Amino acid sequence: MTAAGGPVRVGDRVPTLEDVARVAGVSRATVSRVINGIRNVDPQLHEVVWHAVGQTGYVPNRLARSLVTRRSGTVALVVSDTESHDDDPFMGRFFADPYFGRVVGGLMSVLRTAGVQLALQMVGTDQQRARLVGDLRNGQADGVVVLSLPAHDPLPRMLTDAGVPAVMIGRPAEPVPINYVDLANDTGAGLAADHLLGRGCRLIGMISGPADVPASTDRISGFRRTMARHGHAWVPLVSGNFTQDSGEHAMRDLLAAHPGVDGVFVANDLMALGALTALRAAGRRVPDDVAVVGFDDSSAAVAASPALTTVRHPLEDMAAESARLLLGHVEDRNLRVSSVIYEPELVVRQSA
Amino acid sequence: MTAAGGPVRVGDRVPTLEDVARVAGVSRATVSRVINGIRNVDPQLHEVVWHAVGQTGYVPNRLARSLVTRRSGTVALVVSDTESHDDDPFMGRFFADPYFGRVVGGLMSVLRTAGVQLALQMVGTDQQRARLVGDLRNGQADGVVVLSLPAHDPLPRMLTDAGVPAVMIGRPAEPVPINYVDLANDTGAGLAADHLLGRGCRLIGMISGPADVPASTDRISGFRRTMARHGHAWVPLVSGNFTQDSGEHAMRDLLAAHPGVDGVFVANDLMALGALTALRAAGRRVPDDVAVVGFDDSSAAVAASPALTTVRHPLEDMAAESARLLLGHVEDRNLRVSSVIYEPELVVRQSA
DNA sequence: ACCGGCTTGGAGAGCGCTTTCCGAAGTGTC
DNA sequence: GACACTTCGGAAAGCGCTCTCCAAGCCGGT
Repeated sequence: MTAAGGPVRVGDRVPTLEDVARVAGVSRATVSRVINGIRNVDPQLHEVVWHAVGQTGYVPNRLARSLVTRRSGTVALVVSDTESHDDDPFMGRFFADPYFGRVVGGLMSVLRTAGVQLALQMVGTDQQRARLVGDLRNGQADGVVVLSLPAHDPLPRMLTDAGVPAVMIGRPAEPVPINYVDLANDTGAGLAADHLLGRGCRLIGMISGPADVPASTDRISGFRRTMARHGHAWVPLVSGNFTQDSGEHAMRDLLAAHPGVDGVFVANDLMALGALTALRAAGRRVPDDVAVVGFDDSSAAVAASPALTTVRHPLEDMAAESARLLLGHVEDRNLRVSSVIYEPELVVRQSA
Repeated sequence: MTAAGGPVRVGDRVPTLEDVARVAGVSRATVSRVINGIRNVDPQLHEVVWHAVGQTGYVPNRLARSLVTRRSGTVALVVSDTESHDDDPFMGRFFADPYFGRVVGGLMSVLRTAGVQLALQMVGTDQQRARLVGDLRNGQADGVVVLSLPAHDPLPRMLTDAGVPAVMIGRPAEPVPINYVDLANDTGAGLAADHLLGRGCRLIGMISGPADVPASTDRISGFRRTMARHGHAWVPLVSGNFTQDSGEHAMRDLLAAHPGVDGVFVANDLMALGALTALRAAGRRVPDDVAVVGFDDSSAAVAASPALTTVRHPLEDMAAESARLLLGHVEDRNLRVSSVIYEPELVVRQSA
């Protein structure tokens, strides 16, 4: 044991466990035990070791630790890269979309307290997918949260086959035994339909998202089902791609095809914003001439004028739940596959 | 060399370099050389090895590799966690703010092509800071991009002292020899002042951000300077905290104190949105009664109605440049410290 | 005194990889 | 045909850590 005192330098190297052991006058094993809080260490030695840690400024090397423990203390967030061609028409939009940030915020709220890091991964090609799964099997991350994948992406199946703890946000397009957290999109769309019908709209259209993502198809089918139940066997539908521009275009098209439309359900708030712009340009007042209901209750909904009546999508909560679910499966590898479905609710503001 | 053929299983283990070597009938060293594209390997062996890689489904273990190469192929994105108390009043907002997403998008556009991963880190306490620097020194990440730090955060200095490659987005509040990429915030604010003055506004106010972040103070000083140069030695100023709500409040206050205000420069688009709401509530028409200029040119600017005249903040480009700068410094440790300043430009829309 | 059972700390193997060092071939020159 | 010189592949030493052994010490019971 060295005299209590100032910092101990070990050259310009980063101090290692070995250095701490030398300073404390014990073996590496003992230092390791102390650091990891394993019992069976004499309280006095315990103190000596911690003191040496302080003196040397030792920080455990996570890489080395992970190599042997097979635990990295990291989870990966995987986002799809398929739609991003060359210089990023899609990607820029995807990250800037509040969707991404809300998910990250929700995940971090849980991971942070668990001392787990988040690593961002973009996956597009088969090679990248194989690489990702390989990295995961190698223990680079303890688990993975999968976000926003195109419909027939083989990744979910690959992950389950590899036995990697995984959770999807939004259900997989094809039935795969994978954990997921989702919103009852169909119910939410039904809420919108009910509200529009309830306020007396006669000709109600819908602006949907792309046809190949489950969240989008569920909103379509839920909307249609409820409309049909109220005698509207058919509803005018135009599809966009969840961007503001596409919403504006879609609304213009809808207006052109059905000038008498007096209510519209738009499958997300961003497109609803675009729809609002198109309606204003066409001289229609909202909600007097045309009532508009959005989806997501994102920050855009309150920013809009008139403020959007919309379906609340508790994305942060869902992301947080995904993180918890994932952490559970990391802890206990043979927990059974489960899914959590959130119920949406209608937030009535001014647009409908 | 085994016969050409199907996959080779190695039990339920993940295949290692050793397995590949055995299958290929060579030594680990040779496989390593082939994988890493080091010359001096007989082309024929080369082929045999790659074939074995394919058969075994081998994916190099990055952890093990990093441990010896001292290169992780990862950069960390550090965001401040100081303002987040318990259950996240701040954090949720921060991540949902387009600012965060735009930065991530910009970073990824560069990192992705370089095959570098991004790991998210939140830092609030001294302990977390020390841990982060330690992890970095241990080679957990090759470098770090620092985002949105409170004014007197010691992190920048700690990073330079530790000799860790680092780039800040937004200049440090105190002079620290650290790389950074920033926007000429003062010039941008001057642009806004010029525009407002140019369209004939007589009583021009400003809604600023918090007083302790450089981006905010620079906008204030730039605005004041230009106003003073045109004979307005003093301008009414109310501060917010960059959120939509705070902008609404600030605008109300400004209106109450100076009912005759006919122009206002708001230090970011989100607050400008709030200001628009307050103005509408007060019965003022924009831009006829009050002209509004925002800052950022975020998606909120086009979403607003009337669409915001604003100062373009090329955040994606800046983030991409940060990534490039960082990668350069990772490559060559003794590149000299440098900074890149982007020039903003005014985007004229309807609000002014 | 002796022995079984307990606690405690050290020695050392090994996680999967890179890389230095060397010896064994292959190539050219006089 | 002997020599230096080059090219190539293998053996083995680590990178920093954890964790399984195992030995040493200590207790009370006989």
